[in-house]
Formats: sequence, C-alpha cells, structure tokens
Amino acid sequence: MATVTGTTHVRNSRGEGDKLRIQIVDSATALIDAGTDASTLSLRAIARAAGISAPSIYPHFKNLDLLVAAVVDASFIQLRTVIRQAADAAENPRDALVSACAAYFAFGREFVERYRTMFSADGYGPESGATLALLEQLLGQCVAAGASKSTDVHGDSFIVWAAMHGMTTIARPSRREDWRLGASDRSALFTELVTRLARLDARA
Amino acid sequence: MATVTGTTHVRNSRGEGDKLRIQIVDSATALIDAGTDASTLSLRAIARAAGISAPSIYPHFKNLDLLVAAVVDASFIQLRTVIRQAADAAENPRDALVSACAAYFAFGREFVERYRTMFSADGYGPESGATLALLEQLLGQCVAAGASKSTDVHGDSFIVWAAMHGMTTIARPSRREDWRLGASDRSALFTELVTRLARLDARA
DNA sequence: TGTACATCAGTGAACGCGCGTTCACTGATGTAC
DNA sequence: TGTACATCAGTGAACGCGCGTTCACTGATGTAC
Repeated sequence: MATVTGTTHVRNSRGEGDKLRIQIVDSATALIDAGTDASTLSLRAIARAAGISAPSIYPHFKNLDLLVAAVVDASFIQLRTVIRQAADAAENPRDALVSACAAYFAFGREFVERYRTMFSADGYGPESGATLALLEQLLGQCVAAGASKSTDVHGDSFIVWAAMHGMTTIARPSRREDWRLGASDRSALFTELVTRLARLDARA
Repeated sequence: MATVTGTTHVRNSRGEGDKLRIQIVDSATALIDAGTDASTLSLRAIARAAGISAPSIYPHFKNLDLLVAAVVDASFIQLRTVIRQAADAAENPRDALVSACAAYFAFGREFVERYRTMFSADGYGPESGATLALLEQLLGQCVAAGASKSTDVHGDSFIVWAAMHGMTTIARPSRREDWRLGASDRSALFTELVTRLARLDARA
C-alpha cells in the first residue's frame, strides 16, 4: 500500500472556503485508491493527506460517514460516465451493452478499494440506482433491435448487474492464483457471462 | 445490531486449555453474525464476548488476523457442508446443482456479515478453493448426464460462482428497496441466473 | 484615501476513549517422592 | 498416605497509540465610514 503524503495546503482566499470541500473529497479518494481500506480510513488520515488540520474538515463534513458518502456519490457518477462513454462509442445496441459492461468491469478492477467502498456504504447512495437504470436502458435497446431475446428487461438487467458485480469483486488480482483459468481467460469469461445473462444472440 | 453479552468463562481444567480456542472462535463467529463488521471487530470485543480477559487470547492466536482466519476457515467448511447436503438430497444432477447453488445463496443471505468477512480476508483461506471444486464437480455431473451443454466446465463453474457471489452480496435485505423486482422475484431470478450460466437445458 | 472592524479560513493544544500488547501475578491441580 | 513442587489456565494493571471532537485562537482580507 502506497502512503499518500500530504501536500501542504495553501489557504484559500476569502469567499473561496468551499474549495476545500472538493480538495478533501479528492484526498479521501486518493487515499482509498492507494489501498486504504474502510477500517483504516480516518478523518485524521484524510486531513493529513489533504495537508490540513483535522478540525478543518468539520465545516465541510459533519462526520466521516458523510465524507465517504460524498466520495461514493462522486464515484458512482464517474462510473456512470465511463459506462455511458463506452456505450456511446459502440456501433450497435449489442456492442453498446457489451462495451458498457466491460467498462464497468474495468472500473472495478482498476479501483478495487474504491469499488468496494461504493458497495459497502449503506444504501449505496442515490447514484447507484441511476447506474442500474442505464444498464436497463441499454438492454432495452438490444431487445428493440432484436439483439436480445430477453422477455424481462427489468429482471435481466438486474442479474447482469449482480453477476458483473460478483465477477468484479471475486476475481481480484493476486488472488486465487492457484486456481488457473486454463484456456479461457478472464475477460472472455466475462463477455460470456454478459452474453448469456442478457440473452444476446450468438455473434454473427 | 444486537450486542453480544459475554458469558462468564469457567476455567478449564488442567490439560484442557485448548478448549478455549474453540470458545474464542465461536464467540468471534457469534459477534460477526450479530452484525459486527470487520472494522469494529476487536480482540478486546471478542474477549468480552467470550467472557475472558484480553490477554487470554494470545496463547491461542498470535493476532486478530489469525483469529479471523480461523473463523473464515470454519465458515468455508460449514458452507461446503451445507452445499453438499443440498446436492446429496437431490434426485438428479441438474437438481443437485441448482439446489447446491440455492443453498449457497441462502447461506450468504443468512450470515451476511460472516459471508462478507469470508471474502474480505486475504487469499480467502485454503477452503474456498474446495468450495469451487465442489461446484465444478456438480456441473461436471450435469454435463455427463446430458443436463448441461457446457463445453468448459472449469470456466463455467467459475462464472456461476462469481455470479452467485454477486447476487449474494449485492441483493441485501433492506437495500435497494426503491428498485422493485416486479413480477419476477429474487429467488426466481437467481435460479434463472444459474440456469443460463451453467447452460442447463430448459426444464422438461 | 485612510482606518477600524467584522468576517472568514484555518490552526494547535487538549480531552477522553478503546485499542493491542506487555508483564508480573494468582490460584488450582496433577505429580514425584 | 502426606507433602512439596512444577505446571497450567487465566487475570489485572499498565503502557503508548491514534482516534474523534472541542475549544479558544490567529492572521489575512474585504468592507463601512
């Protein structure tokens, strides 16, 4: 785990005190991305990383949970943006769904601890529902275009999401190395998982 | 979260000091099952729950991580037993696999925090591989009996496992209540997920 | 234009708390003679 | 059979630590007159 050394904070000028809020969220995000797990993450550690004193956090966040909630919310927005970009870059609904799912997977694998934090917080924040809704919309477009045989878009998008979540969290790097994946590699398995659950047609 | 009140410990007689080890593991398990999450679980809390003094843990466990590892190992054995019983009670390979998966899901939903702990610890312990191997064996029997079209038992059992894991961890009670599952309920979705990923034939 | 003042951004010291860990100990009990 | 002793199971007090939170403060800067 890398140690996040605190940059010394330069005092914001008058009327710009709210800037620190963003800096605090960014520092907390960096701390989590550096591998600090939920149990080690403390208000004081975040203050150190942000280069400020611990009491300076209070004007911006009443407690650690609300601070983490802000990180989680921002992360869900980031995740949704990444998914949407992947979908928008695709040529057809089927590719859009598959690419979107791949982007989700990639996000979770890149920001392991943050992803975990996003799904550890109670209620997942209001942004998680929007991410699922986006997935549902993409699957709906597949059905409309005749690329998916799904007859329950609502339910199927949920199981796609749940299964992706499992694939994202269970297959961590440096774990389960004793269990070889043989000929089929992990991302191929991931695509296969999405294909079957979304009831996509076999590739032409 | 229920508070686990410590039973007062009666001193073991001579030569039976090892009994405390089991009592400590049991107390830690009870503490976790009562909703104590990983960040709150402490050596002292476990000692309190077991009705002993904190230093009394040291002769049995060098540190908290090793104690939790013991809980995790025992839990994987318990999980595997539950799965195996479900499979053994079934009439055919297909039902065996589906029942085994349902048992897995039920375990994870009953012992939410413990399940989470099992998959939070580094390396998952040596018992997790055995659980996966059991799943693989069940899928293999489905293929042999002509109940599954899988051509990659190794890979397919992995994605079944990963997807179940996602379904187990993401669909927690009291969460996502805003997102209604409509006509199709959760356990039906779970069966559907297993059916598709294990490439089981449509029911007769 | 100059000055007094209110406000703002942020600090440093201090508190009580639960934690992991250590240490010397206590008292019961089996065993050797 | 009696007694001294070693061993065993477990304790209580103490330590230093990082934490969340409070409090009175500091010093820069915009604003009113």
